[in-house]
Amino acid sequence: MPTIYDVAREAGVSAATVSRVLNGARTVDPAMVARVLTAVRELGYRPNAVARNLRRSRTTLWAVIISDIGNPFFTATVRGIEDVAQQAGYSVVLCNSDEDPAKEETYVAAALSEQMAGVIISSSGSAKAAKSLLDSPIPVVAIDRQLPRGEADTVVVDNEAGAGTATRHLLDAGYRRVACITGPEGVSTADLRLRGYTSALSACQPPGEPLIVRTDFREQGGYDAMGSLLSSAERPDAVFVANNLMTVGALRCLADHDVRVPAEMGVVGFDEIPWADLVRPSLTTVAQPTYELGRMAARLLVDRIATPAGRPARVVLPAELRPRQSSAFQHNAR
Amino acid sequence: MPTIYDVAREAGVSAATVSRVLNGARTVDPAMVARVLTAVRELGYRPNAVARNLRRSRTTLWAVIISDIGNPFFTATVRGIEDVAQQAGYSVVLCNSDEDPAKEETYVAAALSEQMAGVIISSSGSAKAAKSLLDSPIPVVAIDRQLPRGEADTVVVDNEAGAGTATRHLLDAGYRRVACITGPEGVSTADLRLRGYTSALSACQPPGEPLIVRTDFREQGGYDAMGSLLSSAERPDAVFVANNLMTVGALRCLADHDVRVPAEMGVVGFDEIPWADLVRPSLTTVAQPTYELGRMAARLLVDRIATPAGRPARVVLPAELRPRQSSAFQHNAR
DNA sequence: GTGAAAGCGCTAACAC
DNA sequence: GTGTTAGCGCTTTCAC
Repeated sequence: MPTIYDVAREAGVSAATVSRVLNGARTVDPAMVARVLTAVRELGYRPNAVARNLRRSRTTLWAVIISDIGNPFFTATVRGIEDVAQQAGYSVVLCNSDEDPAKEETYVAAALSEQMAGVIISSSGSAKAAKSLLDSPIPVVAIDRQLPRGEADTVVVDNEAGAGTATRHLLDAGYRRVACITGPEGVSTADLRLRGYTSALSACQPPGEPLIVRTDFREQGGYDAMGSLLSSAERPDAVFVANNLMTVGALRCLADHDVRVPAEMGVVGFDEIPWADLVRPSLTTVAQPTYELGRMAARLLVDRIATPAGRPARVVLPAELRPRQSSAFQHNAR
Repeated sequence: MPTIYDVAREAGVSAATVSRVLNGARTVDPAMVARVLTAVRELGYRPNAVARNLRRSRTTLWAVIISDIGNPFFTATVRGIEDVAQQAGYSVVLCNSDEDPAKEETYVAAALSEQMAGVIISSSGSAKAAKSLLDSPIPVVAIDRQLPRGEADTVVVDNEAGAGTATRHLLDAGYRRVACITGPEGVSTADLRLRGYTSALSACQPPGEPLIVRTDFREQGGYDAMGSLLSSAERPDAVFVANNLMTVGALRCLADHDVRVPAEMGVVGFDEIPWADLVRPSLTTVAQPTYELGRMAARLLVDRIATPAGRPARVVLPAELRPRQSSAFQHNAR
C-alpha cells in the first residue's frame, strides 16, 4: 500500500502538499495539484483513514446500534439516518445487538474504541452500555427507545398515546376483554405502550382484570405469549401487541389454533408492517413515522457534534392508528 | 480521555507494561498486572483502537456491505456472519448500499480507507467497487451475488436450479403461460434466475414466447412489472418473481387489480419471506439456507485472512422449493 | 520481567 | 505557496 510519502516522491513535492491537495486546500498551485493527482492515480494511492483519524482525533463514521436488524421498523429509520448523514459528510455503519444486552455492550465498546464520530442507539436495555456511552465524550442520540436513565438527545414516538388509541379502538369496536402483549421491563417502548394500554383500559372500566403478558420483542415471544393467553382462565377476545415482530408471532399462533381473526380475536399491533395490508384479514397497526424518526435523530446528532454542550433535546413524534380488518368486530360472527 | 501514559503514571509502570497487561501477555508480574488493572479502572481508561490499528496496521472490524437492509433475506444471513465473526474475534459493521452502485462505492472506499480486516459483499453491480476491492489487499468474500468479473471467494445458492424448479413447478401445476420478473442485468442472481427460468421453459416448449420483465430488485419495481404484465397483449397466467421484495410488489399489484391468486395468476417467488405462510393465499417460495450462507461466507473470510494467497473458493448451496397455495392451479376456478 | 525508544501514516503549526 | 517538523496513542523490538 503506497503512503502519502510515495505520492510525494512521485510528484516531486512534500507530503504536506499532497495532504493539502487531498483535503481540498485552495492555497496550492494548480500545476502542483495536477502533478499530485496524477501521482495519486498512477500509484493507486488511497489515504489511510486510520492514520488520519489518529492525527485529527476524530472520524467520519457513525455507529447506529439497533436492537434487531430483522425488524422492518428499523429499515426505514436507517434510511432516514443515512440520508442526513451522507449530506453531512458521515458514513453510517450498522451494528445489530439482536435484543441482546451483551452484544450491545460489545458494539458500544467498539464504537467508543474506534472513536466513532457519533452513536445513534436503540437500546436493548443494557444499563452498562448506556453508562459507557454517557460517560464518554462521544455524542449520542437515543432513538425509538430511551437510554436507561439517560440524559441524551432522544427521538421517540408518543408510545403511550399510540397504545391508548389502539386499545380504545378495540374497546370501541365492541371487544370486551382486551389483553396486552408487551416487551421486557426496562425497555421504554415496552413500558410506555403497556402504560397506554392500562390507562385506556381503566378509563373504560371493562369487567375483569387487565390481562398482560411480558416477553421479549421477538416473533417467538409473541407466539408463546399468544399461546398462554389462549389457554388462560378468562380468555381475551382481543389483544394489543406492543411491536410488529411479536404481532407476527401472535398471528401465527392464532392461525395454528384456528382462532378466527377478527371474529374470535381482535388484533392490533404496534409498528407498521410492510405487508400489513396483504395478509387476510389485513392487520390493524399503529404506524410510526419511521423515516422521519431517522432524519430527526441524525439531525440531532449533527447538531450535538457541532455543539457538545447544552441541554439534551427530546423529540416526540406522533404515532397513527391504521384501522384494517383484524380489529373489525363482527356481531353476527359470534 | 486518558491515554496509556496516564495509566502508566498512575500505576507507576511504563506504557509498555500497560500495553502488555492489556494485551494479555503472560510475561508480566502478577503484582504489576493488579496495579495496572486498578489504574485502568480508576481512570476509566479505554484503549484507543485507532492508534492500535495504526500501529498494528490491522483492525478487527469486518464490513458487511449488503444491497438492501430492508430485505429479510439479509437478516438471517447477517446473523450467520455475526455468529462466526464473534467467535473469531471480529466485530461486524453493516453497510447498506440500497441497490445503489454509487452508495456501494462509497462504502467500499470507506472500508478500504478504514483498513477493515475484511469485507463481505452482496454486490449491487458496481464494477468500480468490485475493482477497488479486488485490487486491494483486503480479503473479500462475495455473498449471494457474484462480484462483477470477480475472482473472489464466493458463497451463493444454486440460483439457476432453484429458478428452474420454480418454473417447472408452475408448468406442472397446469399453468400455460408463465412469465418472469427479474432484476437488473449484470447482477448475477437476476441473470442466473432468469436463465433457470428460460431453460425450464424451453425444455417444456409451452406455446408463445417467454415473457420477461427486468426491473430493480425492489418492491415498487415488482409492482410496476406486474402491472405491465397484466396489460400485455398475451397476459400470463403465472409468474416467477426473482426475489422476495419484487414478489411483495407483484402481490400488491394483483390485489389492487382484483386478480385472484392462484386461480387467475399463479405466483412463485424466489427467497423466503417470514410471513409467506400468513398471507392468503400463502405464498410458494424458493427458500435459501440464509443462516448457513452467512456462516459459510464468514468462515471463508476467516480462512482468507489467515491465508491471503491461494485459489478462491466457491461454495454453492442448494435452494429449496416450498410449495404453498399461490401456485396451486385450480381447474374449477377457471 | 521491564523500560526506552522508534515508528505506524497522516495533518497542522510554523518557518520561509 | 511550500517544506520541515512534531506528534496523535499505541505496540514492539531491543537492551538490560
